[in-house]
Amino acid sequence: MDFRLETFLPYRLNQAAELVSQRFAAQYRTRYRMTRPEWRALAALGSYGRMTATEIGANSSMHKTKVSRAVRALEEKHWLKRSEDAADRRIEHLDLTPAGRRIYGEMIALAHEYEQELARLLDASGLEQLQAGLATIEATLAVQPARRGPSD
Amino acid sequence: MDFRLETFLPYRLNQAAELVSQRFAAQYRTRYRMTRPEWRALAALGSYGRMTATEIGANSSMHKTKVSRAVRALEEKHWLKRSEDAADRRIEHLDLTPAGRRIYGEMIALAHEYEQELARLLDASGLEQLQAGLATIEATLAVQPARRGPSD
DNA sequence: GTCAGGTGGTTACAGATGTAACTGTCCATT
DNA sequence: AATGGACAGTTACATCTGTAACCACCTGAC
Repeated sequence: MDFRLETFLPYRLNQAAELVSQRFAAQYRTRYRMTRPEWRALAALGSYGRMTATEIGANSSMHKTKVSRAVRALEEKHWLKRSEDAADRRIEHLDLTPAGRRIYGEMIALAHEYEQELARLLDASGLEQLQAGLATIEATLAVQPARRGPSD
Repeated sequence: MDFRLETFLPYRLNQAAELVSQRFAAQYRTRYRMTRPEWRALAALGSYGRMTATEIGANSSMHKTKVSRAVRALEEKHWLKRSEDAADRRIEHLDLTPAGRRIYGEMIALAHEYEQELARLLDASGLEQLQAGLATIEATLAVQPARRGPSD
């Protein structure tokens, strides 16, 4: 019976992810009324330029319905516009509008600030160890998909 | 414009947490029809014995409504029973039933297996670095609560 | 004693999410 | 041409989640 949830890796990782994410999420949530899927889609489009919804999903690991809803939300905020593809009418190309690019610019400034704050808080060694560990996980586990359930 | 979501710590941590969590969550989801909050509550009660709902929430970082629902679900599965407190009638003491303890035992066996599998996959150094990094985050950020939003 | 404020726990409601089914389109085979 | 997958994206539905309001109860100040 020597089990403690607090030291179980899946639990610990989720806790850490929440701790680190929330302070940043609070920024885009309150400043721009943006949800996390919207922020991810905005970030993808901002850093890579024109993409399709499917590409956004692949880049930021979001389910296609999440992407669909995020794209609609960004469109309603007039931060993104859709264009049809000349050759394949199933596809929609997505581009940030000038307003969208402005928000993106402000957001990445906040992101950089936050990264610096984290670097200050978690001194260099903690941060490096964390990044190294995360790299290992990504490299090792990213292969096999494993099915998803209601966020549990 | 040198921003990439894929290297942004909040995003990376969330990805890693999902990768690591899902394979384990698949176990209790399919074997016992248990959700994550239920698993956490079961784990807390299994390892610490009698607790109140508030204590479970504090121990496993769950919102009190989540705990309330998880407790009800476990109760409906007959894995847990409530008892009133002699002195304070607001409080409910929660204990696992024999059936609950049996499930708990099976679950921690699975948890240990999974930890070993992870240790194999992520060789020793990756795992150690990760644990060290997580410890730093917990120690540093666990202090200030930061408000929560709809899971974003 | 009583009353105000705080606490343990539940619930109504609205927002978010995944699954599955669907629409429209493409393309390879016939 | 016609047709049977396969693919991009949307939507209906059920489930999950947090917020806020709530109930019952406790406690300390008066």
